[in-house]
Amino acid sequence: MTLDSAPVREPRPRKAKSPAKPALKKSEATRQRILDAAAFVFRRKGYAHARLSDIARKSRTQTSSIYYYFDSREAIVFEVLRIANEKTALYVTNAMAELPSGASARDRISAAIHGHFRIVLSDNDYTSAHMKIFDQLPDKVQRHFLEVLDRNAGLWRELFEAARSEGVIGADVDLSVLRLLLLGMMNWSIEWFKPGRMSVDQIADQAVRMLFDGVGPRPATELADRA
Amino acid sequence: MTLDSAPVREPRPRKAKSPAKPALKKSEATRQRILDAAAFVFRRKGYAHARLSDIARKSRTQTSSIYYYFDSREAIVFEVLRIANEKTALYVTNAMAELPSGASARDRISAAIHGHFRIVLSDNDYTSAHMKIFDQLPDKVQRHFLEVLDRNAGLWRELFEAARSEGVIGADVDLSVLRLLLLGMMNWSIEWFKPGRMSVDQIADQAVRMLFDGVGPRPATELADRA
DNA sequence: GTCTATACATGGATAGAC
DNA sequence: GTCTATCCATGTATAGAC
Repeated sequence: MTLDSAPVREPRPRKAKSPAKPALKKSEATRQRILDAAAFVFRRKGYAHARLSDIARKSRTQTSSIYYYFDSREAIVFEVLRIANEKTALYVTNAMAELPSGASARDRISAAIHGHFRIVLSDNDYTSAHMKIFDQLPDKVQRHFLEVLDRNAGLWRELFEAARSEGVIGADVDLSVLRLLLLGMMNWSIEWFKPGRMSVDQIADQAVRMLFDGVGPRPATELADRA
Repeated sequence: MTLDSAPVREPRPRKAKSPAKPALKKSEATRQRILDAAAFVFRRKGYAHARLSDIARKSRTQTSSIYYYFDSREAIVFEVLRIANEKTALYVTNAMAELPSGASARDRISAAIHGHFRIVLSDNDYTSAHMKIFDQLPDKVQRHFLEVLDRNAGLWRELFEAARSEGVIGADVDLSVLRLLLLGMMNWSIEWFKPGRMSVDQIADQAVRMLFDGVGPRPATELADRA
């Protein structure tokens, strides 16, 4: 969901590759190189410190040539974020699509968590840049993508409501707070994750374990008997 | 701990208020106003977008006057972060100091979590600015404060190791990942928290509940029976 | 300690030849 | 579509009077 939505800006209708032409429309490739370079630079330097000249160098063009493809620096970052959101939604829904049809709420949430961790820690410049630069962006851009983000959050809301219906979540647990704590836990992971010791799926497993064995309706008292 | 450490820079020895002078050393107050203004501005605009002129206006001085008190823009942000770290450590240790001497690991971790949430969501400009601007800072500054942060993390490590000794944490749980997931959950909360519906302590309670009832050593199977 | 004036560097954006 | 040249705004930092 919210995934099949076509690119918000720049429709750029393309007729697949009708007559003879090889692959990428002539300089569609250049545009793509600029976007990739932008994601790369934004991720590493943040938005404010990213220079058009950095992006130009990385994409092997001139600063002024960028203006042939984009109206402004802001237009570039806008497109980078749009792609990032598209990718994130794709990973989560893909992970869930692999489930059997009658899967439990717990299994579905678990799959969504795995999918989310996978994209956040995937070393993808677009999604990494999104995390890093979001709050450096002009208000206008932020507002636009906060709406997109909120639409995507709908998926999580539904998952947790379903879980509550199935009796997997205690009545005293606030679903909004739970959702936000969980997303924070996942999103922050990019700040500390280093590939190597633990795999992304192992980390996701641990988060799932902590989440579910914590929100169960049974009393926690049996844990309190120590020493 | 790591809290009694005196300010790293600018010793500025002061003889309390020996002779007659009223309170704040004459223009020590101005310096303080500049710092408060800086924290205010950094929090709202980020580091890169914060202008010295913004700080000057907010502190009712001139841009050039700031240079009488600080060597550079970087020196200002350095001091703001130093204070932020001091405050954070203070809140956490204060929360733990209220515990009875023989408190369990669970109780101590719970207290630390409450303390951490309280400072993160306290609407304090210094700590909020810290979260917001950290990864926009020059590498040199980041490296310095990453060391400070790591020293503070030692407290959390000890807490979790003690919890494991007391048998409150399952053997299959990785303590480092657990600590980082937890800190992420807490630190990210500033992104979504809005005062009103839930209190800070209620949110902390929910985090504690999720954490502990999830890391217990007993099997989670009893949760899996749904529908 | 504070103010006015200004040097100096940077970087986004545009013009226009090719 | 790409390149050179350049305009122009912004912002850090300094000089020096008061």
